[in-house]
Amino acid sequence: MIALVDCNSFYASCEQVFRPDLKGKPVVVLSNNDGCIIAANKEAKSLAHIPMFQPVFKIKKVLEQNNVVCFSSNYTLYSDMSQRVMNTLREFSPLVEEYSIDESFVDLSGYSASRVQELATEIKDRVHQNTGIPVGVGVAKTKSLSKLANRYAKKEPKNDGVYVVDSEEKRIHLLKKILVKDVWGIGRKHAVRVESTGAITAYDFSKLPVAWVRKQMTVLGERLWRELQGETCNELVPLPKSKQGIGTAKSFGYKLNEYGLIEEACASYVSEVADLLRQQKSAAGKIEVFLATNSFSDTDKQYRNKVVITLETPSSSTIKLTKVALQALRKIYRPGYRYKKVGVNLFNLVPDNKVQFSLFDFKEKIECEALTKAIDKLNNKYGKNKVKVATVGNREKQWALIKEHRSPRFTTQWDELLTIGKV
DNA sequence: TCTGGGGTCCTAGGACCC
DNA sequence: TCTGGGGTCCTAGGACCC
Repeated sequence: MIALVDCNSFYASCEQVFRPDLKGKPVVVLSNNDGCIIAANKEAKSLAHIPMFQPVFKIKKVLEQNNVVCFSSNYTLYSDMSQRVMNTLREFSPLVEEYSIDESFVDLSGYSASRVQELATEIKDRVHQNTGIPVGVGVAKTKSLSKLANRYAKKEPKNDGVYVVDSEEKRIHLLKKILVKDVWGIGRKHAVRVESTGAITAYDFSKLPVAWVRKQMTVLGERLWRELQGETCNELVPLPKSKQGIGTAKSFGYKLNEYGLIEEACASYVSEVADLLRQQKSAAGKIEVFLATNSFSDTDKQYRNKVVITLETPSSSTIKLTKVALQALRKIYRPGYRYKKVGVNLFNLVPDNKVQFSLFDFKEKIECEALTKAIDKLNNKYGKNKVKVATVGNREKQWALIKEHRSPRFTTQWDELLTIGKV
């Protein structure tokens, strides 16, 4: 059996752990630039007109009228809380697949069938006790079924956040309770196609001819169809897959046309992704830089372009990667536009220790590596980004994301620790 | 004024090779 | 009349996920 453990409105819950005064009050978390809503607790959801991914400016009034508490996203806090949740899950099983920041598949095959029902409740309670985060638990034979079980666990109040599919009757019952459009793996487009056959529930979908499913929804649809019957097609993958690419692309807090500022943002993103690259002990063979205006604007002149540069030798050095990225940026920058976003992606990742060098590159690598190491060391000691490549500059305020409502990074920064009583 | 960001997987089609 | 067939690699686009 496989359990799918999913945190309830995770980002909002993280904020509430450190703000017990907000218990029972509506809370939402905003995306980068405080642009739109990416998480809402159940109190906020129950207020009408707070759909997810709504731009904040469109519903500002509703938020104010209902005294909804808004937080800017604080990923440092959320990733740390996520790790605490995952560590608790590992107390139950050695095989845990971290599917996303707020959910995991947990292999329960080591437990007897009769124990699973009470075990599921135990998981829910212990995560809450250890971390303060409420979770839902769905258990079934396959990943797809446990995902549906989890949904049903939360949707139906009498389940109290836990649903275990341990019989054929319960499997059928579950499938009949879930609508086609709510099935994991059926998105908007496929839902329309499936519904056009007259199917309404997941059960109806599971009764469609497999050949039709295969033709309309590719092999992914077929796997899903089989998993709903109880046949395993997606194995649990306990280790994080090493990433195929690392990238970042963020909107500026303001529209920019000054090349120097865009350059700063670009260089800063390079150092961000290069850090991640070194953490996973890889080097990148290709780097892509792209630049875009605001595609939502009806009045701004539109421009977007990208360029990919292949490095002679894969590299993980911030200095080398910055140099190449800025060459790329120079190629696509055109004056006269109001730019909204710049992005950097690293591809063709190879293990750091398998890189082949020409003699010339080798000399350069040794030099860059020593310098990069020294910088990493200083930053570890004195704080992130204290030492950086000169291009990054210090005008971050003029381009960086707007984060008006960020909460303190309670668990990862000494100077932002939660204090109790007067200091 | 203000509209997220980071991913995965699959398929089809083109270029190229023998 | 009839114009190979299989393989690889790459890219773009679609669909979905959190």
